[in-house]
Amino acid sequence: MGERLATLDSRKWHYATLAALEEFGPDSQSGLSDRTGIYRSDLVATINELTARGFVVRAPDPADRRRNAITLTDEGRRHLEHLDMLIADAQAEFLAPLSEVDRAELTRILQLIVGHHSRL
Amino acid sequence: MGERLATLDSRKWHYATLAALEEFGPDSQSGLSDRTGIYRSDLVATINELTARGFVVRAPDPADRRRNAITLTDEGRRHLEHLDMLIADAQAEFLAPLSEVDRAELTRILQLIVGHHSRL
DNA sequence: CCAATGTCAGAATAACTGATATGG
DNA sequence: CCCATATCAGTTCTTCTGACATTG
Repeated sequence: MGERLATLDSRKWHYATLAALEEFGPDSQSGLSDRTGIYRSDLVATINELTARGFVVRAPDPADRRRNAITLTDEGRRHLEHLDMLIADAQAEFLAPLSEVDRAELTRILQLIVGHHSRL
Repeated sequence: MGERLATLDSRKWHYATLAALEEFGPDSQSGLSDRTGIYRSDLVATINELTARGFVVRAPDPADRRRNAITLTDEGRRHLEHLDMLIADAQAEFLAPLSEVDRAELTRILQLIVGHHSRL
């Protein structure tokens, strides 16, 4: 996945950030840090790069002036769609030997594991 | 797993090296590199550390003097057993929510994936 | 002469820590 | 006064590359 994302000059943190904004809407850098697992300090560079490419906008939050409100742009949404396609391709190759039933089984089992450990 | 191995001052390369020696017998560094995926250059340090702790022996190979023959010691075998226990513990925690049937399913599916990609 | 092996030095990257300035 | 946020500087760790000497 890292290699695939790199073909569009992106890395997993870029993807995680865009995906979080798409799923949960505008957020502060601190909030994005919590959602994505990326360190607050490293988010600074990630947001710098995403703003430089016009994928997100960083603006002071009027409600709490300590915060920056990070917002996904239309171009960012389009880029995210491209990344999603890359990832879908990679996943298709990776899971190639599995039947549909096997894929459903794998998903179910992995969700059991993730669910168990996120409840701690 | 990294955290667990660290409790016995070990890392995944130490484990991989010891396990490969246990499974396939004495080998050159180049051969170990192929088996474990660790770079030739990094194997040097790994073997240094394992010899310093008495877990392996490094001796010139008389049959081909470019090579070093790396051999597992009794102490190395004991250490590997301890590492195996750590890993079994970690795996038990990680897979805690899965039934026996689920575990067998997961193993089967992962083997399908690994088998498919190793045949390329 | 070319290829394989082990070794070394160092680059590139990602993950992580700590300090600081500002605002709530 | 204390806590949260964003930023910056820098450490650590791992992965990876390239060069070199020795031997087959």
